[in-house]
Amino acid sequence: MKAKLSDIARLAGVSKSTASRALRNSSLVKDETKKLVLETAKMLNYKPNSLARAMATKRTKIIGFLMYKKNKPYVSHTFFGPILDGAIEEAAKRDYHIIVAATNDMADTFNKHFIQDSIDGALLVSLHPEEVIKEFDRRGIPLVVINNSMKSRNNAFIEDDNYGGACAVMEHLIRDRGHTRIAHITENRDHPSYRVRYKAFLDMHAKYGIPVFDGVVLADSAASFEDGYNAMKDLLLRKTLPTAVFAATDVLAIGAMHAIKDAGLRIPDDIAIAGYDDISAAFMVDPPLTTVRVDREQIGKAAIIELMKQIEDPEKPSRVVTISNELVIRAST
Amino acid sequence: MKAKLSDIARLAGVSKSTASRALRNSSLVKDETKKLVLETAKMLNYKPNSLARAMATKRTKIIGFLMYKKNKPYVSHTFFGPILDGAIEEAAKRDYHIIVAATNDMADTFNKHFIQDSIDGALLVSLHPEEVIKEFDRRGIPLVVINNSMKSRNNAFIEDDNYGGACAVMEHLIRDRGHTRIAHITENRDHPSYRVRYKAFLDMHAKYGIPVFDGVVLADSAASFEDGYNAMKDLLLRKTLPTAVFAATDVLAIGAMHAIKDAGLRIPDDIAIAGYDDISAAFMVDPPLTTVRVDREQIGKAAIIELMKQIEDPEKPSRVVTISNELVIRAST
DNA sequence: TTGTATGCGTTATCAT
DNA sequence: ATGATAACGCATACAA
Repeated sequence: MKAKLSDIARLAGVSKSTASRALRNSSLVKDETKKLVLETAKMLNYKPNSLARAMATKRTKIIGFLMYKKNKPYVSHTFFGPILDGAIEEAAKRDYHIIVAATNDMADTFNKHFIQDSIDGALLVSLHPEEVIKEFDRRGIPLVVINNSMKSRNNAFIEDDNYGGACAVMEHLIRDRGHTRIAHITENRDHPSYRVRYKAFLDMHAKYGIPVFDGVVLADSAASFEDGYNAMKDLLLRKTLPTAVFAATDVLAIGAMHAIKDAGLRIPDDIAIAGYDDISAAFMVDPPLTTVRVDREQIGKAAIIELMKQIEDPEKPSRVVTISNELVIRAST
Repeated sequence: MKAKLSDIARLAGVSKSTASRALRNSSLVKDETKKLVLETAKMLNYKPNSLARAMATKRTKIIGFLMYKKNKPYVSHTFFGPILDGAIEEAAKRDYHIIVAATNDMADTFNKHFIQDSIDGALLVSLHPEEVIKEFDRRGIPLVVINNSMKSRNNAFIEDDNYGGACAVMEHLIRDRGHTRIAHITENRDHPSYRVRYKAFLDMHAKYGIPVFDGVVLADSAASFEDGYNAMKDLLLRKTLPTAVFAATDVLAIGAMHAIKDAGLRIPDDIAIAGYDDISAAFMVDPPLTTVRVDREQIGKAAIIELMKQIEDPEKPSRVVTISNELVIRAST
């Protein structure tokens, strides 16, 4: 039988309240009594029941990791997995647990029974609609929103420096490598991250006084390997070919690499190519891909740190944390 | 203010007990009363408090996804992520939630407060030591163990068909492609999965009457890209070269591919190569890699299904579920 | 410094 | 078919 507080109290000859206080090291308890209670607890291998404690304190020490997504991949998504890893690690340090859930429906999000009333806070990844964020706000649930441009009052926002990363790629292509005809393969530009990368693409042309090459290709919103392949095939039909390609994601870039090779062209001699994300495949392809490393684990850690601040002081104003990126130059450029 | 059961009861003019029963559609409640209660509940947007319910029923509807790992990657591991995805999806169908945790310490595993007493069951992935499994058993916590050869009384075990998958690779190399000098690059063979793949490697030689080529190379237990690269470099120093390589994982295989190319040899003309796992990079490398596709999501789903059976009937005997694999032939062989 | 009594929001037991 | 009350295991306001 599992020992409970009343067992400890009885054996130690004190009241439940005293036992409870002693176990949480309250200064109200005499050292001697404290010691006695602690020893008794250890003897019985006592562990407080977390449900009961949560009931009494209104704190579960659970946080929700919520992905707004209809289909898989959920955590095996190249972006979300490492974020969750960082969050798990950082949360564990504070004795917090993480519940993972995926929904793509607002009502559903809040009907999930444990999210309903049993999380101390939430991490929102992927593009949750604004109403969801508002609803968390309304319910007073501490919230950290990751890579989403929407702001609201009492949340923290974590984002990586998309603009800076994309600028670094462009400056590398233009300044270090001297390219002047640069194509851009991107996903649906409605997504804030891709929109920002695209803006950097344009801005760097302006900064260096280079006319924008007529080679911006939109892949399907899936942004799959095939999308990258097909986009590049299109580009290769142009009268004037680009000398470099900046793809908005590594997957698109790698698809494009295959198209370039299939056309009998060499990378980077004929066409250089750079991606974005530094997925694990990036250094496994041939040639290894120049890309922007986004420290996703750091995003997850920062998110937990900010969430903890919110939980401790819900009145604190909203904060934006930007995680810096790193240009990783490999043989593809 | 959130409505609670007593609010519903008061407004509907019934007792808490009746309200509680009506909400759970008990046959003890008159239809008329039931309707009244339900309407009141809907009006107040009532949602039962899951903590209180869990307290009373001794069921949290939470299951633990436990990884026995000291360091990251946790869920971003190519193997664990998709398993978790499958588990999330399957659990959601049943209104179950998943808490993810990583530990590499037995005491720690059971001290995590929410695992302690607030999960209805657990999924164990990666190599948890036998004592951990025993301890779950002792505590009577329903358990499903994934890809671990250890058996115990009342658990289910899910594993993919490592032996069958590895045999398929070998038969492809031997029978379809006529190779007779096949090297094997593997990880630490103490790991059950790798041991089984190695056994298949040997068995298929026996089956086809081929002497085993002197080219079994053990990578470091990290089984990284570099390990694969270095293992292949070693192989390339031999007097007699293999005509094919079976690597125990795709990552090792891809590392080896780079070594082969660096040596100026062609794949598959000079040396063919096959991997195992079908990681996302497998079809992105050049040439695309022949490998064994392990349906990891299916493993996660099957694990939840088996766990639910255990939760519903803890007396049910242990079961072993084997998920079949698929040989994916690409241009590397 | 310690103890008593009450609350947290349900479900379960036992009456009626 | 319904209601009163206990129980779940802990924390805390109040009393002593």
